[in-house]
Amino acid sequence: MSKTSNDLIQEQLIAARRNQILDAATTIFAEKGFHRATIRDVAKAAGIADGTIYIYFENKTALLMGILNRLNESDEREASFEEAADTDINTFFRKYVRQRLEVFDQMGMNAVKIVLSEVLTNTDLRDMYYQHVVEPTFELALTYFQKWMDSGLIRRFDVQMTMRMITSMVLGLLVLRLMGDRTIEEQWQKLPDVITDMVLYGIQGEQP
Amino acid sequence: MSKTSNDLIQEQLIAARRNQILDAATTIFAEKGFHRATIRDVAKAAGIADGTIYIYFENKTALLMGILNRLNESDEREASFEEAADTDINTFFRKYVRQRLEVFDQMGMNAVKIVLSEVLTNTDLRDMYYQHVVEPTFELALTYFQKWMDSGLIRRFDVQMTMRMITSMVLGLLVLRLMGDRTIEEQWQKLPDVITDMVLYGIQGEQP
Amino acid sequence: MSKTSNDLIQEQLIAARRNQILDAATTIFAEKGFHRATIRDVAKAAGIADGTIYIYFENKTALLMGILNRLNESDEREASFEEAADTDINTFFRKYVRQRLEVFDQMGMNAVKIVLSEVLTNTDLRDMYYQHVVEPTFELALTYFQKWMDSGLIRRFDVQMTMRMITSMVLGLLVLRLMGDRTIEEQWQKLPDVITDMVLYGIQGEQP
Amino acid sequence: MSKTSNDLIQEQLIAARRNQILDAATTIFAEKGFHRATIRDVAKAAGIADGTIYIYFENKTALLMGILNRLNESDEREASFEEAADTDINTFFRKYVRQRLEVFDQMGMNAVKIVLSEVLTNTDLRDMYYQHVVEPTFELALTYFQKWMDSGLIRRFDVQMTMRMITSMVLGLLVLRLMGDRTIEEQWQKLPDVITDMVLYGIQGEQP
DNA sequence: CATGAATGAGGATTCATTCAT
DNA sequence: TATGAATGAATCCTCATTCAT
Repeated sequence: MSKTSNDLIQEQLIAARRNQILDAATTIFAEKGFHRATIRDVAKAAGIADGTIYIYFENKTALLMGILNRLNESDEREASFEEAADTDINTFFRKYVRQRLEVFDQMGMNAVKIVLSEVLTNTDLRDMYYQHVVEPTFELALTYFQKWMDSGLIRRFDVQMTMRMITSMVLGLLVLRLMGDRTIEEQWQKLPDVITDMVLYGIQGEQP
Repeated sequence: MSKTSNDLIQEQLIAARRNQILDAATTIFAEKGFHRATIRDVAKAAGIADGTIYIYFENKTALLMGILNRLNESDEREASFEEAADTDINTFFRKYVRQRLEVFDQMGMNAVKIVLSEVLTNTDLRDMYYQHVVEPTFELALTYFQKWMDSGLIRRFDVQMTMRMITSMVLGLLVLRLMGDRTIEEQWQKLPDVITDMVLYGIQGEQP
Repeated sequence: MSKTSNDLIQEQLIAARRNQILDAATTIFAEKGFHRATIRDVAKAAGIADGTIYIYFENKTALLMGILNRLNESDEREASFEEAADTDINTFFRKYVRQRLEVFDQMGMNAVKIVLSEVLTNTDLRDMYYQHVVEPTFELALTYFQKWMDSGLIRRFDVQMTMRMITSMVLGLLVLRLMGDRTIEEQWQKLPDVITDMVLYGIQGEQP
Repeated sequence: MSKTSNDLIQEQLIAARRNQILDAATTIFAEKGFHRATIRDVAKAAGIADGTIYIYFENKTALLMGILNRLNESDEREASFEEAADTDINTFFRKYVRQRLEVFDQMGMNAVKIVLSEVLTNTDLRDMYYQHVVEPTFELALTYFQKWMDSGLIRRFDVQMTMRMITSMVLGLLVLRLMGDRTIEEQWQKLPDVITDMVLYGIQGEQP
């Protein structure tokens, strides 16, 4: 067997083990909170020994970062609006919101819950998250909004704030769901529609 | 001095001391996060001894609950929309958002940050918060929306979800600001206007 | 009112307050054990404030000593065998045991329980107790035994050990009762008789 | 190496470590008393870290229970009177007392001191001790006494109380020794003889 | 690599004691 | 004297991290 092949297998094994640990950590952290959860809890959930975790992660915080990174990756993997951009705004929004929600659903709300909770009190994580996740999103969105506004498809307004309001709506709904709101959980599938409707026409505007 | 008078002074002293401690706790918890902050940190910030805290609060968690309760109280104090209800929707929204944001400003974002962060991972706190803060808000709002819809001032839609979307927008903007978004912080004063605009007409609708 | 009279009243007030506190301490210490009981527990039981205790006793240990001293005093008050010495041995023993048990009954088993428990692990208290209570008892008893042995009323044996065995029997029965032995508690009144019987004739000897 | 063999070694290691800790605890608790002794004291005496104790014992109280249990075990190991029962009463008593004292000697008076002291103020421990140690002893003794009484070897009396008096004598001598009585300590070896003598014939009866 | 026993720093909490009122 | 709020040293216990096997 060639060295390269061996290395590849090694890498895959390591990646697999890392994922196994992160899966366990995600479950446990979401359940008990990052601080209340112990390494032993995570190890037990992963079916390995305490010490083994430290072979794959430098320390407890590195687990958190690992969870955040996986979140970023799946985020990026989905964030391809290129094809959608050509269609009409209505379709675009529906698609955008659906994609965004799917990321959450896939990763499980759990990862989001953990990161969100820590992001609020951990300065390092906050900056990292904001720069890697929030800002890129805004930058991407900015180009679309500008184009639509220039071509008169939407009326003129403060783009920066509008973008943030729309993002916030999705984010807020997520938080509300994580806080245990049953209604939102049950209507989760309808969000792309109702959000698009709201964003495009408001509560007074006419429905086409 | 009468017993009653003595008791009153006593009560005020106790309340003052409790507030002094909660102020310190709010600052420290917001800075370091609830779990990373120590009782000693809080005591030092309050300028008292560690043990003194335990005269006024049963344990560290009780400090958290104390912060949450003060948030509730100031929330309730402001939550009088009665006068506003008679005016037009546009004015109502502007007023509603302004009041809601003022609460946050007064209490300091700090209290919100702490509670929000813990609410996501602490089941007890979550239930308490949802029942005491979120649900009452929705119930109140429900009556207004129903009235407006019935009188044709706004178009027909899923009230429960719409309410949640609007609340979520405010909540999400708050989270985004707590995550360090400079734009939102700078435009904070304009929120009542831009939110109202968005909620009423959407991004496509006509501005009156 | 004369100074002397005033002083006397003062003294009595102080003594009364000290006793009030010692009564409470005895109850509480017996209930929870010296170490598990807090000064606050004692103060509450005495119906006074924490700080007041420190006006009458230097510290928590002084309460223990106070209890021990009251035990000694009531012990000494009762320890007058003079009249009994002239009667026959049988009557003497019955009387001796009865007196000894009465002390315990009056003081309440509680004081004994507390002192005994602490005496086993507190060196200072141990020495104090042994010198003030145990040794004097043995010295007194020694004279009687010697007299009886010389006059042939009892057979010759190791006086020191015999005295200790008899004392130990009473002490042991007390401990067993404090440990919750129901039989001993119920038969407590009969102890003077059965002990005397046992000590004089053993289990094989003839009863007169 | 087979699993079974591994497990066995593991068990022995754990048992050894537990004993090491209990030995240290016994020494320290006897010296300072259970409450005055700190976990750090015990750890230092055992030559291990504080935290290690908590791997083998749930908490400080569990150490106490561990000491009590070892006492019970060595008690049970010695408590085989079967062979002795066939011989004459005189021999039986000598043997019985000797065995009982040997247990104390082996375990070290220390364990007894600790347990006795706590037994007086700790309700849980008291009940546990009484049921596991005291009652079984009485029940066993009861059968012998009944047999002897029925066969006329000893005179008739209240068996329950007599048993308790004899037990109490041993217990009391133990307490007296723990309280620092030099005489009893020096004559400890003679106890089987003098106690038997006393129990069988009393102080007036004839010696055979 | 995997393990899990051992470590010991760190932190919440208690409570004897003091002292201003 | 009496009070009880305030103090802060003391202590139990937890748990992230290390390392010998």
